Amino acid sequence: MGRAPCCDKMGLKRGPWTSEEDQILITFIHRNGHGNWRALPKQAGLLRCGKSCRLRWTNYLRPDIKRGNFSPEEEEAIINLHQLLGNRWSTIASRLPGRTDNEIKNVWNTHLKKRLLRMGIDPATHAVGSPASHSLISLYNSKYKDASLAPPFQTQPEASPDSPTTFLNLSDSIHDSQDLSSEIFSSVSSRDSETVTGADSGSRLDCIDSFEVEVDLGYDQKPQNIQDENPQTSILQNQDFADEEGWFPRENQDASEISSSEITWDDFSSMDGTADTNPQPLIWNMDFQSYDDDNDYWLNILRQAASSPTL
DNA sequence: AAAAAAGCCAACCGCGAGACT
DNA sequence: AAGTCTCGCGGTTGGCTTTTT
Repeated sequence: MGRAPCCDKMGLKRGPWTSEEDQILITFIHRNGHGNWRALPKQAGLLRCGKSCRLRWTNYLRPDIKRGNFSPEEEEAIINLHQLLGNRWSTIASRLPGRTDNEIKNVWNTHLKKRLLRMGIDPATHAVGSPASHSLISLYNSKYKDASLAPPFQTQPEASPDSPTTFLNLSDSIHDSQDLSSEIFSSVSSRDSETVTGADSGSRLDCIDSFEVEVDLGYDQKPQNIQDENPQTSILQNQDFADEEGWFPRENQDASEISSSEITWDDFSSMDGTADTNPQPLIWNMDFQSYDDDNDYWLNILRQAASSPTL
């Protein structure tokens, strides 16, 4: 096992490829394939090293490459995959059709990593530190600071008829598990279906201006199958649940009313088989309406915040 | 309007691993 | 068995573009 000698740079061109070079490479590969990259440039008449040709082809000229910006879904997938796989860009790319490892690496380094950092999330470990969790609480508080309506952020929200919609009760949701399957909301309370609006208040959440989440708890309904409702529906897990009478320990819930067999578990949970345990039974439906493109992303962040052990 | 800073991304570099001789 | 070759990967760079001052 030895190292390949560095290709002879004498007389070989470097730097950006011209359209003429691209065309030569495309034409040659279409006619002959690329069995031997080292020999290819000479055969094709290109003054490039084989490595450069291979890179140009795999990262740019390949016909199956998807150009253009990454969709929010793709970005979320990258974040989730990076959490599972780390900097294994080629493996991540293999799960994102049409995207190259180089492209994904660039997107991560220029956008996604910074976004997570702004959230107080360590991009290397994806651990949610207290800054992010606190930011979410700040967000909650800022929503109500001028309305004089907000119950203070509390660990066990009341469900009194007079209380307004409450926000994600993050502090009640902290637990130690690092398992992906537990990266879910622990508790949500609401009197009814309402829209919760979060606004930027100078916190670490400044990468978006605002977001809206509709929380539909459907007090009068039995828990329903998530898949029937909305593919984006999240799974809730908690020891407690509420109805108009207040909060109840989860064990009081009739298990027969809970359907978990067809829960749509997020893609990431099955990516590497580490989270293929049965999801916790559904207690409530929670519908997230896509008011903006960041919604899915925020949904994921909130999930992770709910699993933070550091709040 | 100009300069500086920041962002972006294609391309390069060096290394490890497997195939080949 | 050992040396050589090729490929693919992840990290880094450099130059162009955009934004900010």
